[in-house]
Amino acid sequence: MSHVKEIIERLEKVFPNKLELNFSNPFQLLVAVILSAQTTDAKVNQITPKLFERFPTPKDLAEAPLEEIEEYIRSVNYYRNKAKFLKEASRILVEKYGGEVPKTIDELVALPGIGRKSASMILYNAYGINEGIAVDTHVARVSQRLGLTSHTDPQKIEKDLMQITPKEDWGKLSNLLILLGRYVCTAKNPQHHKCVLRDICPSAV
DNA sequence: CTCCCGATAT
DNA sequence: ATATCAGGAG
Repeated sequence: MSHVKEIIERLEKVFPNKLELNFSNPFQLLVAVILSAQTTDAKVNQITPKLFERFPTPKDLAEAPLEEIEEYIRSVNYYRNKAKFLKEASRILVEKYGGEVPKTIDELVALPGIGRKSASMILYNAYGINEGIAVDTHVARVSQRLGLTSHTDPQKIEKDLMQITPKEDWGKLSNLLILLGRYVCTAKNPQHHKCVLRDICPSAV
């Protein structure tokens, strides 16, 4: 009854298996993901070019005054918290990981501003590591509508998805469900007519 | 469960 | 003016 494989195959034909966040190395992805909390990827992409240019390395962010970081990210919400997260996370990257982004969920989650969703997202999209499934608001909603879970708690949803999905597809599944949720299976008016899963979706009319 | 907190669409 | 967007920390 686990038609996840079928779901992935169909989604792969219409969506790319990647984030819409712009980044060119693991550190940039980590920064972008911290900024993307409760914020659209499009908004984050508006400010990251100048941010990455001014602060190319963790060392640059770690040494920057909080106020200067805030200037560069002021147009995203929660910018004060996020500025602190960026500076402190960068400091830890420098002091504990030699300026590299760590490759386990536990190490990533220990960084300020990085929760389980962000950690899974970074691991897969920076390194291709499938250690968890990033469950954001899109993945949660779409999974419920598809009948892949009956839970609302992201942790429980992730557990359900992990059990019905081959481990090598965890990151891919998350990326694809996010795009489906963003463009087709929207929160308010789901576009059933343009959904490639409508014939196997319990929620489609 | 409360706080963080701006831009854009309606 | 108000809804929507869409995580993490304390």
